[in-house]
Amino acid sequence: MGRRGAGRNKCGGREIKVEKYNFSEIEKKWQEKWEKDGCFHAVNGSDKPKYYALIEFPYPSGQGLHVGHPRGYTALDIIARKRRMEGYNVLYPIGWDAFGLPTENYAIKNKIHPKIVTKNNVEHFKQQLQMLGFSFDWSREVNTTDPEYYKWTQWIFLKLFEKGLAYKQEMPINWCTGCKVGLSNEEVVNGVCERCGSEVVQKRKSQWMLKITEYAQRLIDDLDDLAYIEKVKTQQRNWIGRSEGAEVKFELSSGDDLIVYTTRADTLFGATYVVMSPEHELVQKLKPQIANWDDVADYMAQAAKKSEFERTELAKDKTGVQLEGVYAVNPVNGAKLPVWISDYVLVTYGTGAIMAVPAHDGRDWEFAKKFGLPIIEVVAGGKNVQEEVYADVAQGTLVNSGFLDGMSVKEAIPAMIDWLEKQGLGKRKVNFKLRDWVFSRQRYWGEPIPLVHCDKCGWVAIPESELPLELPEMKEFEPGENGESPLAKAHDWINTTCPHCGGPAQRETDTMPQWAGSSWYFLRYMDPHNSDALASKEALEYWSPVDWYNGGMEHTTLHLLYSRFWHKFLYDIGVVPTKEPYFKRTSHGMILGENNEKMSKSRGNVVNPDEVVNEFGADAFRTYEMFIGAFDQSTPWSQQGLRGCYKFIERVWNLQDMVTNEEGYSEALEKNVHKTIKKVGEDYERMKYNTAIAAMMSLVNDFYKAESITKGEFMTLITLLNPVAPHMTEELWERFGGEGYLSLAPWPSYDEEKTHDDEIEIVVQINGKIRDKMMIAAGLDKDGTEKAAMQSEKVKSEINGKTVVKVIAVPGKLVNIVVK
RNA sequence: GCGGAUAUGGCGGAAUUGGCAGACGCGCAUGAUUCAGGUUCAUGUGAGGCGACUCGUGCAGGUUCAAGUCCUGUUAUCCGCACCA
Repeated sequence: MGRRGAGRNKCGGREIKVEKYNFSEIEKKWQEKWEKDGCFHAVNGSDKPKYYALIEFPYPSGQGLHVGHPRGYTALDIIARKRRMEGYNVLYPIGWDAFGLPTENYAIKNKIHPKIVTKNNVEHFKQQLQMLGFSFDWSREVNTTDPEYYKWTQWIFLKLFEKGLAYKQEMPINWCTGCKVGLSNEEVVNGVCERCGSEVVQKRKSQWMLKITEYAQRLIDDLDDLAYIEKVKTQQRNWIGRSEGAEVKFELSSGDDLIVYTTRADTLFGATYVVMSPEHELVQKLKPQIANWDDVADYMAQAAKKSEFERTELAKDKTGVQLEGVYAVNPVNGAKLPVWISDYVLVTYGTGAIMAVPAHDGRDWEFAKKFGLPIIEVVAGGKNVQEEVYADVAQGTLVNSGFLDGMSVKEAIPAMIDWLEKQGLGKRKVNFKLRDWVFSRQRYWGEPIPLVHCDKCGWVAIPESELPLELPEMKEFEPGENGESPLAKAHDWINTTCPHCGGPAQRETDTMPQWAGSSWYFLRYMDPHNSDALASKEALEYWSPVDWYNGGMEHTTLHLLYSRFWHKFLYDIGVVPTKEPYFKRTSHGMILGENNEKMSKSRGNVVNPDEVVNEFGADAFRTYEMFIGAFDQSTPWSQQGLRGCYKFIERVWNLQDMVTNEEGYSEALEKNVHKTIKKVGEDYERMKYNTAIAAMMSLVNDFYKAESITKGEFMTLITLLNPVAPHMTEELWERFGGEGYLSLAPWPSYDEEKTHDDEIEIVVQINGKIRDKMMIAAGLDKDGTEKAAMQSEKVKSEINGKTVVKVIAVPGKLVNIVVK
């Protein structure tokens, strides 16, 4: 507390009788009362309609809460609180997504077990969240690192394995040549190891994969029925990236078939070379025919050093090598085309090989220009293709293309594919950008994968009765040598017997990625203490789906897609009752530092929530978080802006002196109150929190202009404000004799009639310029509005001597008179 | 390079469907209250002009009686990325 306003006893001319607003005392009082009475506990099996509001559970980092966290939490707290006031049985839960790399690295560095680190971080986070007064149901808290929780994460994995959706495949990992360990993408900075600075190369390792691609089409189709914000749907669709095209067979001089994928089959006559990715299996096979093998091998080695991320980042300048002594035959005209390898072609997409049509593809064009390859125009309509690529598919006519000549691109694509199919030279093919999910991590702090490897039986699931398979106790958490998991060193744990044949077997030492636990946590909240199932059938039936899920834009592709995939799988095997986990999904913008840059320790612009709450209180903090700007946009923090919100909270507190005993609304303020109820309610629903608060500020300003306000007016104001500033409003409710908890009191209603004014101001324009404003009766029709405008003296003098060409009257808005 | 967004006073931002640009807050100015002020209250505050007025939503065009909003082009910034053929 302290010096802010200490000693003040006057408020302008008006003396303030009420004592100074003591937020620290009042906030603590209500937080304790709410928890003691279980005000925010959701009830399973209630007759009330349910409402499930969800926020992305935090990763309890050592840095503690960031001012960005409470933005989304407050937003959905407002919705959860409003729903309770509207009579819903609300579930608004919280938990900890606690497995992960930072904890593990901290544990390695400080020789503390990650379990302890996690416990400390969770405690700190919990205390920080609790001081902000969120209406979480703390009795349902979950933690992904709790064996009772990850038992079910492992159980879901076993089901995926059982249904053939988990498989092993060789995949590249980042390999630090200095530390001799595998690294995550995050630990690779500019191609070198973040810790030791050594070169990082790609090393192949057998990894567990999940077949998310099998769900690609459904993950696109089922978006149609969901209330996600449009840009999230767009990003999901683009990430999955469905494309319709064709696979075309090119015969090589070696006799091998090279299959390429193209979405522009119409341009086949314009292909002037073909390109394989450096990893394409045919490259090795062609070795005997390749005259310049040394150059080729060299290029392949260079490409192997780069991660895919780097390849794309450094892709401005195209590189490649021709396979000398090899050529490909264009199936449509027999032309002999040179064969190249280049890392702009990815082995992971399509067939790992393309036909290059430089005239009509920007990347091919650049490559052709650099290496002096021919450019043949087959779609007319652009400029000279030697000077500029022409890739417009909406216009253009096929030329130099035999039977396609004269067709549009739209006609030519299916015509060419039909022809290829008839000749047996190609076929229609749908491709997705989406790739299968690499599910293995060579790390300690994750869920153990509950499989064993038996020389006789192969990979075998452990029996469900042995779940959870707990992490072995270890003292060293460093990654193992040769890119192995730290668990490879836990020899006692690894060696076991095969559940199938009883022979000797070894446990899988890789663990699951952090995404695993967060792919289903919202289900556990429905029935968090169930030891027989991830949640009971009844609980799943009652609470599914999540009604409103809010989180960061950075999770709109990976986490959101992974959890939708798992949910669809669980639906398929009859575990959950809905096809989709979340009905509505929204995203909030980032909160930046005062200097408009991302908040970070190194930039020194971090705002500590504890300090904010100590100085201004949770209510002012919450109010500012919502008032700071448009919810879905990133916006800089401002200490001054925060002070403005603190002032608003205090102004509401000081209104106490002005409140009379009268119930109901006074004639002077009635319309204003009704309008505000409508505006605030609607704005909360649309996540326009900043304008909702602005409307309440305006109402408070009007209250101050009045001599006094009725108790009815005051109680309505604090009810509207309660979801944003729950502590102070709850205190005021009690002081003025409100019944029970304000947090559970009914949401105010308004009379639509009373939100309309009797008289409104309209604007009179002449040739689009404002010339006059006037008050007219509300509800006046077009003719009446026009007549009223014509009465204006200003208008009369302005149009005097001119010809009125046209008059546009918009009832309730304006009249525009066009004169000549 | 691809995908997604954003651009409005000194600052954060507002403006259902095209219809008074700048609500609300900050900051600033003036005045009042106060022993005092990092307090509170009141009034004012886009720019230019004495003024009637004129100009003004990244930039350049266009559509319209009317454009921050719609269309075409363009620039800058931010986020994501797997050069997606």
